[in-house]
Amino acid sequence: MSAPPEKIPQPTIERLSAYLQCVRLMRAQESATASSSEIARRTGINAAQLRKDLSYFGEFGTPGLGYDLRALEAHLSRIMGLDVERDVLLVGAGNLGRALSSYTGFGRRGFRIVAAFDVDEAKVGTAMGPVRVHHLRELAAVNAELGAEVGVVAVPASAAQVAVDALTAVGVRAILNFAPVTLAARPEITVRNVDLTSQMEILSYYLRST
Amino acid sequence: MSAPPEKIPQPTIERLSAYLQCVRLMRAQESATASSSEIARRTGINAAQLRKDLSYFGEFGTPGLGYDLRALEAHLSRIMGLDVERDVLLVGAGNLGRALSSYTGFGRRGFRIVAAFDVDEAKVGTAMGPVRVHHLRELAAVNAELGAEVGVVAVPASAAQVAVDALTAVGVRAILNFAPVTLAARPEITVRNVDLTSQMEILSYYLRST
DNA sequence: GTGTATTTGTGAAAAATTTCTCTATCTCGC
DNA sequence: GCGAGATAGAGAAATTTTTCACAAATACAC
Repeated sequence: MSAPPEKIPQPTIERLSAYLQCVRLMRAQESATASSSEIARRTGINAAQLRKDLSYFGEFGTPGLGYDLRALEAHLSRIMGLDVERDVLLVGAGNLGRALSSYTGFGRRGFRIVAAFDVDEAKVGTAMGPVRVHHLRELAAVNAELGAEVGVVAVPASAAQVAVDALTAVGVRAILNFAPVTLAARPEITVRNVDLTSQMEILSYYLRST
Repeated sequence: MSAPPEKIPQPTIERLSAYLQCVRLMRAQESATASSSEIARRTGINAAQLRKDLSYFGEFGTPGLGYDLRALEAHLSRIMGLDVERDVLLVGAGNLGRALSSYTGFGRRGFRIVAAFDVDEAKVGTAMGPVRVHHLRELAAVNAELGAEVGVVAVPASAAQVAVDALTAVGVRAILNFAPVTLAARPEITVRNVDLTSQMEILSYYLRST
């Protein structure tokens, strides 16, 4: 019943988040149920795809009616592991780190930035959003108490691998990397890259044939 | 010769940017040539994949030797349309918008933020990074002169569709969207979503079975 | 020059993912 | 309750993407 996930396609996981976002929005707009085709229309994802994606985890819909949005949100949240709060360590107190530490979107979804780190002594001790900046060398000591398992890397490319190594050494298992480099990490560590320059370059490709 | 691209797989385009990043790095490290397997090792992408990806656009390697990194960088840059400077319009002067306007990574790759916009009168007229913040209603007037074709949306979800509509109305053809919503746009407009919360949720999925 | 070791480019095979299609199921109005 | 209409779930087909494997081409040592 609680869907023991076998082998779930990677693209499916990435879409689940989009479904969840859509479901939250529709709920906020006072809808109680929605059909797969309605969610498909709103997310731009094929309806059969949505049904197949969900079917990996169980049966959540009702023929003739569609999906109960409240229940679907709960299911998706549980599937994604969003039913627990996650503490997050932020490495990098530059412009991007500052923006991320003030970003309320994370907190609203159960991700709480609990500490920030940098190697720049001038930044150590300053406040950044709701947290104080520690020196990176204090990472182990700080996380010994916190036990956070999620890290965000918002440092220059040249410092990113050091940051990743430091995070993984203190027990972090999942990392969101904003540095424009391919990082090395043990296979059991999940790293997701959010490379803004790369995204721009991809956009550029679609503009090229001007 | 200049590789008339037929039908290029979407995943290929996204990898090209990774190859380019790797090539730039190796060049900075004084390498002159590299084999597909060396680039593969560094990017974590399969060597056959790399060769196949490149083969869509031409023949850039030398059997027995590998790829000349200088030439490959030039080819990849041209393929991605990075051989021209692009002006970028930024909508949203909040924390994220501020961080993006100060981000030097874009400029280094030929993306120049030329104007910023917001609907908050308190922000209009202030400086943000190298540009001044205009009211969103001035978008048409400002871009009539600039003619920018790339937009960045860094506004709350509730304002994102308005921002996109405004941008597309003034001729923008490619948009980098940071708002956590699925946006509607004509099919000839390229929209790439960089949804930080979604990325966190995907990370969360891989942490769930704790 | 010649021979051996590399490495590319690519057709074919394999794997993964998406889409189609249809059946069983459920809703809802009457 | 009954029947018409709607929709989920899922096997099968289609499509897309990745990987394999090898011939052809080149480099480089001697």
